[in-house]
Amino acid sequence: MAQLDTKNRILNGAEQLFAREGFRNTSLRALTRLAEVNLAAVNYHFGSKDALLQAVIERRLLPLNEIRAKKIETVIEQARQRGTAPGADDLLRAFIEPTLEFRNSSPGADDFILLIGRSLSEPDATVRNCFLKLVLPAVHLLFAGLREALPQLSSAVLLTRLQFIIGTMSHVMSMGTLSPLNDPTFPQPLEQQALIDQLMKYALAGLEAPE
Amino acid sequence: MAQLDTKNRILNGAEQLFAREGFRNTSLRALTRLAEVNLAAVNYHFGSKDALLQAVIERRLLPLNEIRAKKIETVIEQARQRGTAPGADDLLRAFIEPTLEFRNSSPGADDFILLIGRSLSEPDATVRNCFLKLVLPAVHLLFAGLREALPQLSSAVLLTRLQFIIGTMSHVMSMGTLSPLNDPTFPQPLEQQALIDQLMKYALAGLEAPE
DNA sequence: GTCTATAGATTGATAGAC
DNA sequence: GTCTATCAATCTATAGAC
Repeated sequence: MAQLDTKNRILNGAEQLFAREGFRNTSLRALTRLAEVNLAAVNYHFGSKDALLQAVIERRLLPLNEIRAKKIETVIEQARQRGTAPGADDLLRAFIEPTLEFRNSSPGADDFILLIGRSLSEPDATVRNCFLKLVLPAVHLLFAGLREALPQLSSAVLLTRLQFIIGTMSHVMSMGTLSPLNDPTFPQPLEQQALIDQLMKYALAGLEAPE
Repeated sequence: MAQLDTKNRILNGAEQLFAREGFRNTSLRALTRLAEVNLAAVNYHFGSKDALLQAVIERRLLPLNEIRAKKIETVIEQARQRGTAPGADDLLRAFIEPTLEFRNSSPGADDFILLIGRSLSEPDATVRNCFLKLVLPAVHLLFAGLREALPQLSSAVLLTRLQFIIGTMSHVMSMGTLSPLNDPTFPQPLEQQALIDQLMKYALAGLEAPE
């Protein structure tokens, strides 16, 4: 029991520091101090700092992928039963909404969203690949659904637009609801649900623009 | 003359390594080895690693900002002479096109675009602020122009959408023309000009979507 | 301006006592 | 499982010869 406590305290501390300070910029000393565990505990429980990163990402991303996959598959399945193509808006929402709402799902989830929002533009290949490997299947599924929803778009253009959407999402995730342009002359940023609504409108309009 | 050569060799090497490996993950040893200068030369010519980063960013970003500012101001000025509001598409193009075309403007510029594409989601505040400080005036100018172009949008929504666009741009810049989803089952990514055209269409549609 | 040599601090990982 | 102590490798920065 003390074992599980230690493991989880390390995972929680790592999630926070990896997200806020970066993976390479987080020392095991700073981490074990925050988690209030012994320095040697990280290597005892996880083997290495790299393996710890993988555990941090998997702990949250595997469940999130389950949720997204189930929602997307439901949209596709229901369309199939109606004998129509799935709606691009329903597909997009099935991918975007659970991701951004995940931020408020439990303590520390906001740090996790920050971490994966930063992962795609991470220079360190260890971090980037660890995240990409786990997220690709979900993107494949979404791409396949959108292919049916928007048959008028060429595959190359659809993929490009999906990339744009992923870029927008990454940015929103790595910025929180905060403005990166934190300047008093700018208006206040939107809060969570309004932000999701705006992102949906924005992404859908861009996705459905004539080619 | 040997002095200028050393300074520029350091700047070029730093640009490449900071972009590809990350700022904190680039050691002065690796940098001076690549640039074929002495280890002590960095501190002699720039004072510190942080100051070198600032020099790397300023060298390219100040000229790029000049170009963007001039283009945006021209769009606004011409609209004023016509007695109409500036077009959102012209304003967007004045900001997006020079930025992405900058990649092919000179050797090493592709690394610079990668570097600033990654800057916004950089966990290290030194890097992020160094970039933000220089890019904010250009964003302010664009925002002011769009405010006139799209008076039907509230300030908060317009700012949010502008953030989305910046997120999309960051993503495109940090991915190059390559697919982050580099998987043989995906179609080939678009090349440069087609990518810019698609980004323009996508961003404009999202920006002009009904609120 | 360029170099060698090194100070001084920090890192990930581990050996071995308990 | 947890701890202390420490290794070996890294880092930025600088002093001082040339």
